[in-house]
Parts: sequence; C-alpha cells; structure tokens
Amino acid sequence: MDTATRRRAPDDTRTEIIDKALEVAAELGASGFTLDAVAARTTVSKGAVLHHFPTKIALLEGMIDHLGQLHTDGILAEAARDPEPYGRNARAYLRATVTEPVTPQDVSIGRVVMAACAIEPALALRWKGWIDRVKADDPSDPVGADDALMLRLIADGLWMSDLFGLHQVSAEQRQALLSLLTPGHPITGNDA
Amino acid sequence: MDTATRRRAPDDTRTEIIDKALEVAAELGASGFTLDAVAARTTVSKGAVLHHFPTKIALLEGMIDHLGQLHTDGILAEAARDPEPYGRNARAYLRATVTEPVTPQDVSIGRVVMAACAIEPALALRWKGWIDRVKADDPSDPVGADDALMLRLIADGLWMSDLFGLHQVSAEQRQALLSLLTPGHPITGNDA
DNA sequence: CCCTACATACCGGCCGGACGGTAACAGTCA
DNA sequence: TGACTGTTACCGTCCGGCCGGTATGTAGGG
Repeated sequence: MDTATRRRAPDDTRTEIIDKALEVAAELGASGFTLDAVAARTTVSKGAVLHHFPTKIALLEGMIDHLGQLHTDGILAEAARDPEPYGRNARAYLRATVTEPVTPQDVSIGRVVMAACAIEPALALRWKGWIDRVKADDPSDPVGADDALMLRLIADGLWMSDLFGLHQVSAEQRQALLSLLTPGHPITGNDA
Repeated sequence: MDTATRRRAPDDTRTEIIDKALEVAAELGASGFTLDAVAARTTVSKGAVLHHFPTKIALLEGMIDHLGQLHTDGILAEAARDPEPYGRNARAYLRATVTEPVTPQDVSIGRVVMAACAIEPALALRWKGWIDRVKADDPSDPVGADDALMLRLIADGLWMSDLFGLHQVSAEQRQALLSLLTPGHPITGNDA
C-alpha cells in the first residue's frame, strides 16, 4: 500500500460522501435516503459519514450547499452574458430553471430536497440563503422589484410543477415563458 | 348513555379523524405527524384510524382530498364572480392563492402536504388530480393557454415561497401581482 | 504523544402496521 | 317478536424492524 495515500485527505472523503448521497437520493428517493444507504455506497463506513456530518440534517445541509453553489454558479454565468443590467439575475434565474434539462435524477434529488426543507425549517433557511446570495449579487435587483419577483415566482412554480408533475409544460411553452423577457414586457427595463 | 348514539355514524368518525389529523399537522409538523399522535387526538383509538384509513398514505390521501375540495370550492366561487370568461379559473386560482391569508397553521399543514407529496408519488398525483379538475371545469382554459399557465405558476411559486419563507412578499407586492389581471396585460383576453 | 480520521459494534426507541377480539346494528325467517 | 347470522365499526395489545445515533477502539500523521 502506498505510503502517500495510506490516509486520504478528509476533504476528499467529505466530497465523496456528498456525491454519493446525491446518487442515493437520485436512485432511491426520499424514503430510501438513509445514512446506512449513503454509507454503503461510499468507500468509507457509516461511522466516517457521521464523523464528517454529525447528524442527518448536517448531511442534507452539505448537499443543499453543494447544489446551491452549482445553481448559483450557473445563474451568475448566465447573467454575465446579459447586456442589460436591470433585473439581470432574475432573468438568469428563470432562464436557468426553464432551460436546464430536468433529468429524472434531478427530479428525484429535487424531491428529496423539497421534502427535507418541508420537514426541517433549518434546511429551508439554508436554501433561502442561496437565493438571497444571488439576489444580493445584483445591485439593480432591490427587494421591491415587483417584476423581478414575478420572474422568480414563475421559475419556482415551474420547478415545483416539474418535480410533482403538476402541469405538463411543453418545450414551446417553456420558450414562451422566456418571451416574457423580450422588450415590451416587464422586467426588461425598456418600458419602466 | 343515550341509546341513539351508542354507535356513531362512521362518516362522522372519518370526518373527525381527518379534522384532527389536520390539527396535528398544523401543530406538530411533519416530524410529529404520526398515526399515534392523530389517534391520540381523536375520540377513537388507533385501531379505528387504521380501520378507516388502512395505511398512513391513505390518511394523507383523505386529507389532501379534503383540502383539495375546499380549495376547489374557493376557486370556483371566486371564478363565478368574474364576468370575463376567458381564463377565468386561472385568474381565480391566482386570486385565491394571493388573497388567502396564510396563517401559521396553513403553513404548517402545507409543509406536511408538500413533504408527503415529495416522498410519495401517489400523493403528488392526487394533488394534481384536484388541479386538473379546476382546469377541466373551465372550457376556455385549454392546456395550451400559455398565459393561464403563467398565472398558475406564479400562484404555485408564491405558495411555495410562503411555505418555505423564501421571499418576503409584502401586501403591496401581492396586490401588484393581481394587477397582472387588469386590462393591458396578458390573460385578460383584451389584447389577445 | 495526542489529535485527527476513520472502523466496528451495538443500542434503543419510535412508529407503522397486524391481529384477535367484541359490541352494535341489519336482514331473514319462523 | 325473537332467535340466528353476517357485517360493520371499533378496541387494545403487541410486534418487529428500521434507522439515527453512540460508544469504543485504533492507525497514522505532525
């Protein structure tokens, strides 16, 4: 056994646990998402999982932070390509939600996150933290911006609809939602 | 003991169980929502609860049906007062969501329903059933109506936001959302 | 030498659900 | 009207297993 990696970097283990936890969430859903199942999928033991995440909620926080970071990066990258500054991030928020191909795995993970946030208030707060971060990043997106709020609500509503299968929204309809962002409509900043 | 009511009408028991189950959901949240807790709050035993609802999911189905019926009634009543037929129900859907004062109890119950639907697909389907019923009731609300869809997404997004505390939406902003329904905006039918 | 980073073994309580009863009806037939 | 029978509604008890969490041991690094 190589001396260099007799002992792994703890951060690697932590990352692996989160990755595998997301896999479990994707494949087994909320009811199958247990610490045992997560540990079984990793190369380490259940004890190691509880060493890095002292409670199940802590693990879910880690997962939410991971997803929140990814989502935020995607939104900011999207916003960076938007020449119009006003309400830039809100538009990107909707674009990211509408455009992103929602795979069955994403749906499964989303449902787990949804359930977790519904059960544990602390997790909902964590999630809100990521949303606020994107909001705060956009100086032209004050709290009072009604039309920006509207875009965010549409994005959230669409996400929930996809997770629960509430409305079947065709690709054309998704495109139509994006047309809200064209000049002549609110939030574009051209008419306000 | 009065001879008339030695034995209660089973429908009354069923109704009571659902009522008390909603109370438990409102006060204890998802983590405290157990069959034991529900039974303890009723005048009957846990055995009786499982007699009327053979499984916990069945009980949740009953609760969702109850809430769905209430919500549907409210929407249709709201829609009945709308002179403009086109997209009538979608407007009422948004009005009901925006207008309804969301009490802490409602939030708690909503979170339980949310979690249940996220965990158990059958429950999400049940919920969708009630949404579809309202949709189907409105002949001028075809599946392809983009603007009606938008209103529903906003309503759903707002509901979720209220449940998780994602965005703080002031009364003025709620009113502003309703202004989407005034002439000059989509869905009113005046410009399409 | 001690601290971090794990492994292994184990616990215990909660909670969904099963089960065996029993009491109140309803219908039937004499 | 009353006995017989089946069904519905409900009670009380218990089980069993899952699953989050603990306690203890240990190997390697600084």
